Amino acid sequence: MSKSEGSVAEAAPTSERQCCPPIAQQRVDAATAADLAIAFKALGDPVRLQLMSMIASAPGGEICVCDLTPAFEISGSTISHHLKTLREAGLVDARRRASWVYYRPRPALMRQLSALLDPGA
Amino acid sequence: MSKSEGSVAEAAPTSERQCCPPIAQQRVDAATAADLAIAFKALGDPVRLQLMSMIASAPGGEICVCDLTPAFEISGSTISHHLKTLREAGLVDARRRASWVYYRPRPALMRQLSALLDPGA
DNA sequence: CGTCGAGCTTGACATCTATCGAAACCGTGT
DNA sequence: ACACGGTTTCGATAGATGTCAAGCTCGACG
Repeated sequence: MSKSEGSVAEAAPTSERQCCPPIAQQRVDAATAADLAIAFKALGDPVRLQLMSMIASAPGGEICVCDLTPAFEISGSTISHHLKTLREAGLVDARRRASWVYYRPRPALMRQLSALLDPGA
Repeated sequence: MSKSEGSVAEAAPTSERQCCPPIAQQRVDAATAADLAIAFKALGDPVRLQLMSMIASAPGGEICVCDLTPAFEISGSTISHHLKTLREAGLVDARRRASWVYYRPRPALMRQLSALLDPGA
């Protein structure tokens, strides 16, 4: 299974599901829950949540792995593994430039999750 | 370690952390990430996400466990275990009335998570 | 006071996950 | 062509997690 280019986002879980109303307003069905739980699970690790915040708040909209790795005590391969999880969840996108790989956020899913948790009034 | 009453919310992870700016605007520090990752992890299971949505969208602001359990194929003890996870994450609150236990959402944390993921503009 | 039903807790088990080191991969520069 | 540094993948392992069955607790109601 070779993935040739770096800009492809490994595809969000199933199909791009429509943006759902907040859970405070309407129940999510099982399929949607299974879908979105993948994204929440990806954020459910301290390292990944920090990685996500570093990527999302990166000035210029992107950040190099070489700037992410030294911020943690864990090995580079583990960082890479966490980044893959975020990628597969559809939360970030990776792109190679020269020798370095840059990550950028995917605001669409972030917005969807944010809207989902909005308690409304 | 006995917890005697049902209305206490098992306490949010550490202390009630201040509402943080969106991750798109500022990095979260390790302690905050560890804290909030617990909540995201709690939502990172399809069953729990559905439970959360059923609780958050319950008319009257609360819902009986007896209305939650039959919506799934899994055993009651597993439902109870998932509800405990949501409780310990600070996402829901349980209260016993007569023979039944009712769950209600805790909007504060939901709002915090929602704001955290807001990509802003 | 004894029993019944609704939920919770405990113990056990199979699966998943976070982590590491080693090896492979892929541009760059010599 | 070769070696180098950054990143990912692979294989292995300890620990966490989802699930169930069985036992327990707490009110309600005879």
